[in-house]
Amino acid sequence: MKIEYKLIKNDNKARLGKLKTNYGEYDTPMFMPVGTRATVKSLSPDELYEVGSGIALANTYHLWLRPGEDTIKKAGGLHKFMNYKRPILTDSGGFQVFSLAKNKEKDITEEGVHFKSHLDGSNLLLTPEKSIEIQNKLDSDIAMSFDECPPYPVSYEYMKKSVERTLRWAKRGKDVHNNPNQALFGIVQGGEFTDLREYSCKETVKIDFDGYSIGGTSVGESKEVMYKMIDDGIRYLPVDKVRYLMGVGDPIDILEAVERGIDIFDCVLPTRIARHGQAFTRNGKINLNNARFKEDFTPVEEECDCYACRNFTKGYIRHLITTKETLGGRLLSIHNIRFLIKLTEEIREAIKDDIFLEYKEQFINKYSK
RNA sequence: GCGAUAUUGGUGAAGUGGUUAACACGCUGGUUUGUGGCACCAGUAUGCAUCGGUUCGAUCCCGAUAUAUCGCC
Repeated sequence: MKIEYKLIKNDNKARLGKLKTNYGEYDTPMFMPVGTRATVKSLSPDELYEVGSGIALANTYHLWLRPGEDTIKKAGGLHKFMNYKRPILTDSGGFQVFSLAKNKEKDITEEGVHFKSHLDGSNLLLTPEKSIEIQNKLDSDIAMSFDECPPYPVSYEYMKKSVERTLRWAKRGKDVHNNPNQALFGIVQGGEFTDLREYSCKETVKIDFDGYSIGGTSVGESKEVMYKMIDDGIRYLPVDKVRYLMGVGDPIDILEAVERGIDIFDCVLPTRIARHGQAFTRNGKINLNNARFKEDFTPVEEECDCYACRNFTKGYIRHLITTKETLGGRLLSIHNIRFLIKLTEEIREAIKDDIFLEYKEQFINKYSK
């Protein structure tokens, strides 16, 4: 089986849904933690289950370089390799086009993208076919199309060419995709240009994927532009397929995106800021490095049910962070992932009760106070 | 008691007779959105042991004092 999305109900545009996968059923909206190198940094699979993680991400580019897709295939696939017993989505390496291919004109060609390996500087070429082939071998549950994620801003002319090329890449990827247990998602691009988003979306849907993502957001544009990018693409997506907003995980952005009809999210934010000493709370983000927490012997959040909040104080976690002890980032990662997953749980309840907008307003009021 | 050397921020220190005293760490904030790297950015000594002197101008030169270290009686 691939993947099945069932829309349970709407609350305005917000959607409550169910996603059937090879590894169980999950409710949406859902937040997916990012485990680029086949591990959500510092957390064990058991800890992920405990915070309520469903689908987890891994990255094609990184696993291609190390340990190599053939090694993972020999290990029995990504699930066995990393011992994660829930669904896995692999990103295509498309985002690395954005971060690694510095000279867009030269490095991005019709054939694919030329990278310099961040490990040894060797010249590499990742193509749509190669990306899908690697993902087929990794045996993730969801593979992503290989796309170009252009920075912001770029000219209309550049974006138009990029969108068209990404569409050709999407077709090429789909043509070689041959893992019957793996879903393949298409990615809508188009930057902030309404007509290009519409074009990208309609053409991507024509190719017919198992799910669709909105890509190219959160690359430097303002919040208003980002929300418009979502609106501009999502209206042309089929209601019976899951909708994934790539790379977004700020709590307020999640709420804004759910309001616009997004079902799933992924983001490095909870784990990255955790390693830098920061924690999400209902009252906004806090920085445990701040001196005011030195002798604060209360949990990060009194009402949070995560392992970190049930067992440790801000003063202790601050001590771990300032002394660069690894447990500090680990505890905050557990908390931050739990925070976003709990947020999606509450969002689902709110949609169920037709009070999503009230819930959103109340959350944001408290969070941004 | 005599002599030598030293004294620069919270710490380790660089430095120069002439605008805002380098750098590092620490400290205080901030940033982070499909993780190249896990880090990045900003602020942080109105003062160079103290008191005098020379000089247009002294953290830098001179003297005294204090403290520290080393050596000698």
